[in-house]
Amino acid sequence: MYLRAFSLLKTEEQPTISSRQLALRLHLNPPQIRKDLSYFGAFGTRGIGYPVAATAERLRGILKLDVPQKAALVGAGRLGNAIASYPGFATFGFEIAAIFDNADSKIGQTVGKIVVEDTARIGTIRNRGIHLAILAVPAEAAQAVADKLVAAGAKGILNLSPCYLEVPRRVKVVTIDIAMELGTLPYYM
Amino acid sequence: MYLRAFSLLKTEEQPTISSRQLALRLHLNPPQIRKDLSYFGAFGTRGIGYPVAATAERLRGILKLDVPQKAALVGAGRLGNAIASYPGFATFGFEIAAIFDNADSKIGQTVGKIVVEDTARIGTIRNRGIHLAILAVPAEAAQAVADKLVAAGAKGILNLSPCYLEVPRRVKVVTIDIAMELGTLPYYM
DNA sequence: CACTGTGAATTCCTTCACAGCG
DNA sequence: CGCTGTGAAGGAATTCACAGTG
Repeated sequence: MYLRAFSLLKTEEQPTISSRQLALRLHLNPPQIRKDLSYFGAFGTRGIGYPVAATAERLRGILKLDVPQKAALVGAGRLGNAIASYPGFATFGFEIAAIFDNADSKIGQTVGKIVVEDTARIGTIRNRGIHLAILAVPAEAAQAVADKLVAAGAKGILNLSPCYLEVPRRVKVVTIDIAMELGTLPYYM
Repeated sequence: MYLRAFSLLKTEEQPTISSRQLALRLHLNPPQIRKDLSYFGAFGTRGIGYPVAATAERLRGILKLDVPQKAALVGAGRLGNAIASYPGFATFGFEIAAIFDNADSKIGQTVGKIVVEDTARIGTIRNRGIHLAILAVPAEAAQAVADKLVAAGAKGILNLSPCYLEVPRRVKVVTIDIAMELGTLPYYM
């Protein structure tokens, strides 16, 4: 979240920002920001604030986003297509390096500039420097695909289906369920 | 999250579930589940566990999801199309009741069974019983659309663009940034 | 007997207040 | 003088341990 904020500030060409200014934008309070950043060392200059460009770079390094990260996208349906064309990944240094699908009608087609491959070829990601995967397949297929990805050496999976994936401890999974997030809203209304 | 879990268990026709069994599936620990559910009253039967169907219905009531909720989708691009066709909303009782876009090429076209309307018509949601909106527009346009939605009486907004929306306190916003979630993974790898 | 519901203990996170520095 | 960095205080969430119940 902080990396995204500092990246955006960089494009606005603001050289520094104080914890108070940043707190207003992120809807946090200033001590929270100072405490969070201080966990990873001293970022700011007393009397001035945080240098935008330098802080962005340091956060990138901490998050291991300073080297471009390749990700595989599994599922070339409507959601997969939307993700493949999403410009926001660049902010975090991600590149969709491969797209897989199991439908004959999709395999061989191009999405953006990438040729869709058969899911049977997921095993090839190990030798292609891909350790991250985005799962955009129906919930029923998610676990089977996750198993293939784990076997192929994936270390991180972003799961976009509403189900819990069973993976070895060494693999990190983040699940996003859009319907569930929407489901939190009526309670507050 | 609990509602999703209990809804899924219902389709598996399991009549009851204990906090221990549920903890294994959700990767939580049993006291956490008991404490969470107890905040809203007694759900379970001692010696047995939680009745699946009844608990799902009670959670639905608490979350105000027992009456069907209409949502407006703004943005009929690739992401909007993916969302319009996503089957997961039914679990939470949501129905996409209107779709808006500002591109002439999209207006009048149908997505699923819904005719895309001009964003200029967002004001009509007030009289159509729509209080929820899903924002699937580019980040640059998000704030302007949010303003229109708020003016039209929207009470909850699910924002899928990587930006902070300024809205009155009475409006609840949930933001999902897929790229940011992906950005958390390399740190753990 | 198995499991829930819940006060108490613990741990974690947030906020405060101010020393210290550019 | 303004703002960071940080120990200390305060508050919130989690976990424990067990009484209570079908």
